[in-house]
Amino acid sequence: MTSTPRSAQPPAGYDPSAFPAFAVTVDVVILTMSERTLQVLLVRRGEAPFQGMWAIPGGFKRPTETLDEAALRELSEETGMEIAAQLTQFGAYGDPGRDPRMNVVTVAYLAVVRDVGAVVGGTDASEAALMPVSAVLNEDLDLAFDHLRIVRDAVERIRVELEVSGIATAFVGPTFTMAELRAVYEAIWGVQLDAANFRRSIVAEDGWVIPTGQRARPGSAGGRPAELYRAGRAWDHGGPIHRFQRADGRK
Amino acid sequence: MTSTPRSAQPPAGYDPSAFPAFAVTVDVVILTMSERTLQVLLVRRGEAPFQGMWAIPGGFKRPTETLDEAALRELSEETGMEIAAQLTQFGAYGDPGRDPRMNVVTVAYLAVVRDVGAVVGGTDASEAALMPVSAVLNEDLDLAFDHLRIVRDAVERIRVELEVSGIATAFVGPTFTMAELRAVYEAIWGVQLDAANFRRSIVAEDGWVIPTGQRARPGSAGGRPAELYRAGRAWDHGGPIHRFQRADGRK
DNA sequence: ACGGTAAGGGTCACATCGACCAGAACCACG
DNA sequence: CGTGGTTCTGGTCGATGTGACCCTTACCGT
Repeated sequence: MTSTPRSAQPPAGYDPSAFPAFAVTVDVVILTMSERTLQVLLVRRGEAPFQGMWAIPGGFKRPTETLDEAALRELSEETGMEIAAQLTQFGAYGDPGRDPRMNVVTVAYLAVVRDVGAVVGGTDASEAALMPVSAVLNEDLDLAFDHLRIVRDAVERIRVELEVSGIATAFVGPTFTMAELRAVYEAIWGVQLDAANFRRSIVAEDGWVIPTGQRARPGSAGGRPAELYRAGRAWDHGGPIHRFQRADGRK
Repeated sequence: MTSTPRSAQPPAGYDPSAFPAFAVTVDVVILTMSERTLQVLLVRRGEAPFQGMWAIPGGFKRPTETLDEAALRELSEETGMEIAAQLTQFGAYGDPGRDPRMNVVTVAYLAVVRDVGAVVGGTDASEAALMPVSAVLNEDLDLAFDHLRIVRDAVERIRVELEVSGIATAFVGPTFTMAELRAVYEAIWGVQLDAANFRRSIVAEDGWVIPTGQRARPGSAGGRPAELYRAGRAWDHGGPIHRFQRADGRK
């Protein structure tokens, strides 16, 4: 912060060049659900360093924009989405040497979008693709810079966010079934939730979801048609679904 | 970050000076409990801008250190504490114009310490003091830069952290009574907790606190002497004390 | 000795949660 | 057209945890 530079030698008149200069970038971890799996949007780097490797999208912050605006710009450049939807800052990374070229501090954002499948590739030359988060965490593919760590932190964040906020609805469409919403929790937490109990918990918290009165067509496997809901007001304090079962060692 | 600078004109050879330079600082919101009240450590600025105003301590990040190291350095410069104790990053701030001199992005850390009262002033020339957090939030005193916002975010963070981690023990001494620990929760959340139920919840989660077998001397008001505990292993997932009473409108 | 005060421990009603079961509503076969 | 399979919805029940309240214990001051 710009607060008192204590231990300052001869401050007096401010000489910005007297302080170490950094490049500041904004990186966005874009998460989405595809095929019942949590996926992350990656781009293939066109230039050195780490040329040809996968990385999360990002870019330099401009002096005239806020960090949030920079993140939103990156998101829309990459996916074409304008909606501010879910875009939350979750960390800053500035280890020395994390960028071999210069001193770079990056501020990382987490974006939750629904189905960017079609949008991917709408960007310019660079190659972009959705990758299963599990592949990244298992290090089946290497990411540029310290992006593995950033994705790891993002995933940990979304796991917590899922419990304390209503972010789950950002993964699904404007209308959705209970099964779709439940799949979000199951995929991100890696658990199995009882359909009946899940449903009860969700509808009990009134205002969370709003029944539309319509029904979804069952899949080819058959089954009773599910009711369609749309997201209610944002979840503020504490969602109704909890991560850890009480089946643990709590006395 | 530092990922593909898309929309790059003629990248090819990297020219760092082609990208906007920022100063990067680290600010630390140092919280402590004093007189049953949550307090924040502030320093009075010696130079322009905002000369004479209160601010949270901070300073420029050096290219050779990580952000965490810079925060730890600032903390120890200010309080003399070496312990990494509780020092967590919680946000980055980079609005244009937040520092009138130049483009500055700051990374904010939250530190929880116990009783820095004596230490304050051990630093160099600058004036430092503990202020009640409520005074800052009520804007009874103005803070430099966007430090009001930063403190606000820090307080919101500590409120959440208190519920999901074992950070409460960082506020109290190496040994403490249940009443002291309970006072932390009550001050930070602004609630009243039942002493008996609180005690049960804490000791039920085994490993959270460890009885020392010793007893504290009662205050001058009398009363049964309280047992002394020390902190157990760090709380990992979900503390035993919850913020909102179920007495709300949950159907 | 006695009242005041605070900590520790018990009890009980009640809400919640997870496991399980049953019915409803659809599909795909034969 | 009927039958079995599948999925969603709703019900029940026992276990568990929580909050409110009371009582006992153990110290202080006078």
